Amino acid sequence: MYIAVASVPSSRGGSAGMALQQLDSEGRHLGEPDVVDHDAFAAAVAEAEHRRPRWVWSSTRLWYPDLLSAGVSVDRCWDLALTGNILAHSPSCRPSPYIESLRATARTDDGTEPPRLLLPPPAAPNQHSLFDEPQEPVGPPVGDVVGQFREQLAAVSGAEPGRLNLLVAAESAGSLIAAEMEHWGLPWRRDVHEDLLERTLGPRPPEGSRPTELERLAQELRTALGNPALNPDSPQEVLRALHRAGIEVRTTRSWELERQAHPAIEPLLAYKKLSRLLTANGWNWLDAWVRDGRFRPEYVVGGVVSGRWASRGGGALQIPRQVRDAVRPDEGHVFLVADAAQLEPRVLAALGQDAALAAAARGQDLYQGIADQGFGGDRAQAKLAMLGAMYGATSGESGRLMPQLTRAYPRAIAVVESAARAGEAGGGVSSYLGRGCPPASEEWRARQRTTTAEEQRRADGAARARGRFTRNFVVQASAAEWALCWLAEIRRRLAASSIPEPRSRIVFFLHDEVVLHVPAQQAAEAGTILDLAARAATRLIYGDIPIEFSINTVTVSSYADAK
DNA sequence: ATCTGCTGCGCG
DNA sequence: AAAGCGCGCAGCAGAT
Repeated sequence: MYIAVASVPSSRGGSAGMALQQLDSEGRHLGEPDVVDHDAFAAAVAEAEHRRPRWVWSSTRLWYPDLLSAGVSVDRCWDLALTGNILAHSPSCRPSPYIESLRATARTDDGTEPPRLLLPPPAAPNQHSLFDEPQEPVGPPVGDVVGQFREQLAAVSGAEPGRLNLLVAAESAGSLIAAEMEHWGLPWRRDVHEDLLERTLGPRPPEGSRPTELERLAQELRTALGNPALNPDSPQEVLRALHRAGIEVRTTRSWELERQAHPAIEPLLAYKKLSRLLTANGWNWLDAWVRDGRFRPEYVVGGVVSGRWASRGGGALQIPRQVRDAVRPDEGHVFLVADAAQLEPRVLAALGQDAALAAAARGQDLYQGIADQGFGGDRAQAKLAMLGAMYGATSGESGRLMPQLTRAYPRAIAVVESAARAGEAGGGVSSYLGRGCPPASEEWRARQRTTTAEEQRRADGAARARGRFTRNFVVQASAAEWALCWLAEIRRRLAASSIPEPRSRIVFFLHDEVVLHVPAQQAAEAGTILDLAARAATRLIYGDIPIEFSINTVTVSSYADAK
């Protein structure tokens, strides 16, 4: 059973209340909608939730945060905006005028994206003005919500059973989890973080001046280069100064500097390292993003074309290892940090139904398995070759190892090779469950139709670039959907097992890694859930296949202690 | 003063 | 040793 929710427009243009419309499994009305006041909405949802409906709404981002603030959570939903986004690119859904209209406004691979269907402009996080009225969600009216829902149901039902509908369910579950993670926040110890900053940078300086340690390194660098006026924050200046000192580098990238032998290199590298800490995760970052012991970024479900999550604000998906020690559980709790070991190559084995690669994955360490089967036991080589195959490496050691890999795993390699060929020819590819990649942009197509030699060279370059994109897309997108199903299964099992407060919660998700915040005495149970959820995800997606997706889980009292 | 693009580096 | 995929963000540099 479904319940569609929408705001009831008022004559003044705002919202006069909320409508709850029950629907049957085909999206047909079951009776008249309940219309409730804003104040009564959360209670009405909580009441209806006892019947375990699947909530249908324009977007979880619009509706769910207020419910969570009112202490109401829901089990399942259908997020029309996210689903529309998937359907706009999916080759496996049943075509219709509605789908055509979605496609017409969908993004292409040049990165342009029209305003998202149904979504209000995103509010800047942490910038709620004191003058803002509290905003009621004002999405499309209930008729539109039900209408779009029926269109989406029809489009999904045309696909191979158990694929696109699973993807849609997982994406919507992901939207609930993202909202819950934002609501709950990631536990973050300001005092620990500040200690770390002071130990490495010195005391917090006044705005606009360098911390003492950074200033000391800057002076050391100026001395070593004989350039007392050098601004170490300017790559151009630094590059010129290095050249004058006889250090021949093309850029000031750290890996290039590391190969040079000169007294200026060490302070420069140290300066860059500390400067990065200061600007990306220094005191200003703490002020902006950590409040009441929680880091609250915004997660953007489906924000990456491959279906991975993106984030907005605070660099949530790039928390440096350097500061992870500030991530500490509440009193009486621990973190369970779990990651899917070598997720992408395992997914590739599944995509290609490659028994040899599956056999290599049988142990714990897939790369070691590959190494033992065909790379003379050299794990580093095996890993390099595999990554090269998935990313489209053409040169270097990685490129050289490719033929060896192709001989060992022809079926798996054929998957990425044919994806690359399709992309180079301007075609599209899709994940196992049916998430399609964006089509080639009009600009890209125009470039392919060129004639002059110089233009042809650039067209070929663009074609190869798109080939690398589609090559990687099939793996990355299929891995992302596995991770999403895993996450959804974890949430479901945590909810089902839940002993009274305090509950175990999902507090962080990073592509192939999940962090649970767990009351210490429930750690063992939560660990079991992580494993069972992984098995369930594999089975949901691929059915009964002889490929293992192994989970590495550690129980820690600081995020820094994971890995 | 505000924008856009580039560089560099963090994460997977 | 330093290419091949996907992101976000800060600060500089140059343009408006």
